[in-house]
Amino acid sequence: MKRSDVSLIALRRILRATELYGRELARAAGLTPVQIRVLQIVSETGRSTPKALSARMGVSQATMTTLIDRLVAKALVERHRSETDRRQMNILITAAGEAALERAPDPLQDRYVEAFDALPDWEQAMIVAALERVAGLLDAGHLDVAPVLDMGDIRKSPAADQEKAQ
Amino acid sequence: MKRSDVSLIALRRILRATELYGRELARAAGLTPVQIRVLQIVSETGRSTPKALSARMGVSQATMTTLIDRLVAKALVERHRSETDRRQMNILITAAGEAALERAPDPLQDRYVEAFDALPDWEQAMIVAALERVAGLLDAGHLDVAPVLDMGDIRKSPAADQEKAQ
DNA sequence: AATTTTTATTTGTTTAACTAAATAAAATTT
DNA sequence: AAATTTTATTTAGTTAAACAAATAAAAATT
Repeated sequence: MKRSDVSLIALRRILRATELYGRELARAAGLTPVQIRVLQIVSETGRSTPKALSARMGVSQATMTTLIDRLVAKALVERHRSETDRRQMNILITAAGEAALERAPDPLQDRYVEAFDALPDWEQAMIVAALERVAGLLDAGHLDVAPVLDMGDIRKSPAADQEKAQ
Repeated sequence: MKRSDVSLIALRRILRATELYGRELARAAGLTPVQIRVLQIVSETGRSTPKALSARMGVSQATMTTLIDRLVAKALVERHRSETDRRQMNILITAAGEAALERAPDPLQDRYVEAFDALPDWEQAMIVAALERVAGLLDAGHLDVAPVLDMGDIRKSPAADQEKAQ
C-alpha cells in the first residue's frame, strides 16, 4: 500500500474523530454549524462584508443576508455602513460573539492536549512539524477548490493564516 | 506558546481545509453533507441500523428514518429486516451508493497525494507516523464524545438533551 | 449627465433537517 | 403469561438554509 494512502487513511481517522466535535461545539453555543462558521470568519478577518462572506462560503448574497440577520438578532455581530463605499456594510463581531466562540466545553481538546503533553519531547516536535506540513499541503490545495471571487480576498495576508480557528 | 497549542492550531487548519472539501464532495455527488455522512458511515461499517446511525450522528431516530428514506429514494442504500432481531432494519449501501461516494472529482485529495508523493522519503515517514499518532490520541478521546454504537445508549451525556439548536 | 455595474436587501418559495408524540411490532424482563 | 422495553416508523409541525428575481442606492463607466 502506498504511503500516501496510509497517510490519507490516518487523516480520515482524524476527521472522523473530530467531526462530531464541530457539531457539539455549535450546539453548545446555541448556533448552527453554518452560523458558527460565519462567526468564525468574521472573527478571524476582523471585519468583512456580506459579499466577501458569501464568496468565501459559496452561498448567494441573499442567503448571506439572512444568515447575518440571524446573527444580528442574537447580537453576535453588528452591521456598520462602510465609510469608504456606502453601498457596503461592514460586519463586525461583538463581544458577545467572541464570547460565543470562546465558550466551548471542548472535551476533545482537553483530552488531546493532555495526551499530547504526556508524549516525549521528540515526538511532540515531530507531530507539530508533520501537522504543519500537512496543513500547508491542504491549504495550498484549498486555494483552487474555493476560487476567490472577491478581490478583497486575494490578499488574505499571512496574518490571516496564523490564527485560523477551525 | 505551548507546543500543544501549536499542534492544535495546525489541526484546526487541517479541519478547516477539509471541511470545505467535504462540502464540495457532497455537492459533486448531488447530496447534502448530512446525507453523505450517513452514506460514509454505512459504507464504512458494512451494515448498520437506524438506531446505531442516529446514536453515532447525534440525531433522533425519527430524523434518521427520514434521512434513510431519502437515501433509499435515491437507491443509494437498502433496508433489510434483520434476521436475528426482527425489530431491527439493516441498512446496506448499494452499488450506486458506493459509486456516489467514489464518483467525487476529489481535487483536494489528488493534490494532497501529489504533494505528499513529492516529499522526501524521511518526511513521508514522519508524517505518516505523526498522523497515526494523532489519530490514535483522538480516537481515544472520541469514545466519550460519540458513544459507541449501541450499548443501550447509556445516557449519552447532556448533549443528547440539547438537540434544540440546528 | 446618462448609463451600467456593484452591493445589499426584500420578497416569495422550496427543501432538508430536525423534533416530539403516537403507534406497532418484536424482544426482554418480571 | 403479563408487563415493560426497545426499535423503527408515521404523523404533524418547526426552523434553517438555500435560491431567483425584484428593488434601491451608491459607485463606476461611458
